[in-house]
Parts: sequence; structure tokens; C-alpha cells
Amino acid sequence: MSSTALSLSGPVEDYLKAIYDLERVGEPATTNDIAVRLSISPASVSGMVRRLADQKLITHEPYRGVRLTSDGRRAALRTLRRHRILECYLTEVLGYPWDGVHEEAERLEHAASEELIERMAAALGDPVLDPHGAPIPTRDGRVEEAFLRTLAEVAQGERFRVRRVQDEDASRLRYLAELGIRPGAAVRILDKAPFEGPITVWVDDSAGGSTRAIGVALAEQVFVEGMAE
Amino acid sequence: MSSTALSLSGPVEDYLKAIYDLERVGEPATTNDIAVRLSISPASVSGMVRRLADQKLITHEPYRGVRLTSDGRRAALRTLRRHRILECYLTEVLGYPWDGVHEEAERLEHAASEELIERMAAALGDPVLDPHGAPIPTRDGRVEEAFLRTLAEVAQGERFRVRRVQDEDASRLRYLAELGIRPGAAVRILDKAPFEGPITVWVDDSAGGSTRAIGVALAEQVFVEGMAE
DNA sequence: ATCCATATTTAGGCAATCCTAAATCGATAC
DNA sequence: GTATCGATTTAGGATTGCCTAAATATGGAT
Repeated sequence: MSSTALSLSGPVEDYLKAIYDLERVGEPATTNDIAVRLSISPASVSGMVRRLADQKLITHEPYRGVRLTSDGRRAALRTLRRHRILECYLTEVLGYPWDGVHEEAERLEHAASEELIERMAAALGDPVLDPHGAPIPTRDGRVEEAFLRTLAEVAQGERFRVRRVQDEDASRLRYLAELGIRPGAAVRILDKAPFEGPITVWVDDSAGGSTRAIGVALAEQVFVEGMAE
Repeated sequence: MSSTALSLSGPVEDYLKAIYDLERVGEPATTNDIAVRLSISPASVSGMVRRLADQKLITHEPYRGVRLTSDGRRAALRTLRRHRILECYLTEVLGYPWDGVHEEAERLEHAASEELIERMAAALGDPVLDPHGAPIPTRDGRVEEAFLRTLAEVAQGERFRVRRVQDEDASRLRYLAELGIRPGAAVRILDKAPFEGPITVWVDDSAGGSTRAIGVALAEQVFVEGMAE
């Protein structure tokens, strides 16, 4: 029951978010993972890892990787909540385009007070998902991260509902929007070419649907769920 | 016609804002003025002043003071626009109290993109004054700073309209709000005690007005204008 | 004309965060 | 079992911004 100081630097918040996300797949986050994720050198990550461990925000097994402590997790979820509420607000109230929100939220999340975030959340009626389908942690730091498969993993034939797309890259999002692939869309895999080949996918839309071929890398960014009915 | 890089650090933007404001009274801003304004040591200001001068944002006459260059002024006005649009938005759209806006805007102004600010401005119908009566620089960096006298300077007897109050201190704002002294209020000086003594002021309000005594320091934070009619 | 109080600057430090290059560890292939 | 490759850490540096203490300049009082 420790109370994380409310003021972590922007970089520290970014590290914690990255570690949270990398750790989500089960394995400890490695130095290299973090470096790639944040586009900084592995050596710099080593340095920061020491500082985060000193602050008891992570535990570090040298050469093994890093895990969030409960303080670190709390801080990560707080930042994630800020980020996602901001994305909702920018999209729904200020009319930001789907692909432009992430970058703005990325900067504002470090400057916005708890009060601002809660006022925005209230204005939106306490949203539960951000515009890309990511779940918004509650005020007290709870999230249920659904176990979703990616479009690259699922079998062909069956119909799926798109639940979430990764939002880090604006041009990728723009392309997905063009294809009609966004949370809520219905899709069906028509064909998967072997050897990591293109995936042919049918995307439902108001005009009756269209057929598109996408690469595996892109398909891995799209999370889907079997359709209930 | 130089194009200021769009990315100045938060501290740099704060220095430029401070210098802009100090310079507004005519004299170059001194090291000490800046240090007091930003609550940092004069020695630190000396250091930063060198860096700002290197970047051609200010000119520095050693032992004499500092002036913004046109690049510096442009940057200062850009930050001031951000700050004041944010104050308007937080107050009018998100329901922030009068005395809480400044602090939040102070942090957000360094993180908000041009796009965010312009979307907020549009949502508000391009406001011209912030909630404390300060003029909002236009997109292209114009402001007309009215020459207003303070309540400490004006003669007794005549009626005045409050036009603007300094917003840096939340508790001061809260107190002024209690007194009914806010932009738009009508006031009249009933008495000024000698030797920097209290100023007795009548403040108009819906209930017919009230009489209050305030100190010179507080009166200096309130800008008024003779009433037109 | 000189001296002093005050303002300013310089000197020397510290913390955070990043970098490159070099050393070292760990796991796997032979 | 050892050589080796890739990942990780350490060493050494740079930058920004802040601090305290000491040196120095300015301008008014004598």
C-alpha cells in the first residue's frame, strides 16, 4: 500500500507504459524490446532501468529483463488512463481524426492533471474504450485486457468482429481506415497465402463489403473476436 | 523574416513569457525581475539568458537587462495565445473555476499543438479575452495590450470598470472573486488612506453593491478603465 | 573622487536523459 | 567443453536547467 508520488517525469511515464505493454504478453520486458519501442539506444535503457529499479517502480534481473512492481503498474495504468481519455475527448469533442489523436495524447498525457482527465471523462460519460478499441483503466487502476487474437492468427472462413487496432502509427491507421478496418467492423479471412504471404480479407461495410489483401505485419496490428451470433 | 523553430522547451517558453511581460512596462527585463518572476535564482537566469541570446531569442546588454528579439516576441506571443485559449476553454467548456485555470494552462501550454489550440479557439468562436480579461494574441501574433491603470493609481470619486486582473495567484483570485472584483464589475474608490494605506472601494453587484477595504498590493493587481457613459 | 550596497555574472556542481564505443555475459552450435 | 554471436551493461560524454558561493560591475551616497 505505497503511494506513488504523483509526479513522474515524462520519460519515466513513457518507460512504464512501454514496459506495461511489453509485459502484457507474459514475458518480462527486455532491454532491447524497450529500446525498440521507445526508439532509443539499449544503453540508455540500461541506465534508466537502474533508476526505475532504484525508485521501486520495476524489478530488474540483470540480463533477464524487467517487471513492473505494483507501484510501477499503478503509475503505468494512470498514464494509460490519461492517454486514452484524452484520445476519446480529442476525437469525440474536438473532432480530431482517428489517426491524429495518438500523437497529441502522447504529449498531453504528461501535462494533464487528474482533475482535467476526470472532467473530460465526465464530459464523455466515463468512456470504457478509446477510439482504437483499447480499454480505459478505471480511476482506481483496473483494466480488463481482453485476450484477443490478431487477424494474422485466426483461421479463414469464420466471421470476426474487429475489436481493437494498434494506434502508434498514424499512417498505418489512415490505411486501415481506408480499408474499413476499425473497431466494430465485421471481417472474414478469405485466404492466407503461405510463407507469411498476403491475407485476403473481406471487410463488411455499409456498401455491402469489399475484399482486400493485407500483409501479415499489418494483420498483426488488428485484434478480432469471434462474432457472438 | 525568420521562422522560429516550433519546438522550444517548456522552461524556455516560460522565460520568454516572463520577459515579454516584464518588458511590457517599457524597461528591459532585468536578471532579478526574471528570477523573481520564475522563482529561480538570479545565477540560473544569467545562464539561461546566455542560451536565449545564443538562439537569438533575446538581446542581452550585460548588467543592463534583456529584450526580446522579434523571434523571441513571436514565440512569447504564441505561448501566451496558447495559455489564454486554454484558460478560456477550461473555464467555458470544462467548467474550471476562475482560480484553478491558470495553473493547469501553465502546464498544458507547453504540450498542446497548434492544432489543438486552434480547435479549441474555433469551438469557442475565437475568443478575444481570457477569463481574467487578458487579450488573446491572434494566430499571426498580434495583440493590443490596452494601457490600463490599476486600482491603486486611479483617483477617488470617479466610477471605473474592472477590465483585467492578474491571474498568477489562485488564492488572490479567489479573494477577488469574493469581493466581486472581476472583469466587467463597476467600482468606485471611496477613500485612499495615506502612506500606502488601505483603499476603500465600492463594488457594484446585482445586490446593489458593497464596500470593501483592500491593500495597495492587491489594488495593483486590478486594472480598470474609466466608464464610457 | 571613492566606497558601498546591490545586482549581475562566473565558477563549480548536480541530476536527468540521451548518445557511442567498448567490455562482458549467456546461450547455442560445434 | 568451448567458441562465438547477440544482447546487455559499463565507461565516458554531451546537453539542459537548476543551485550555491565567490567574484565583479554599477550607481548612488559621501
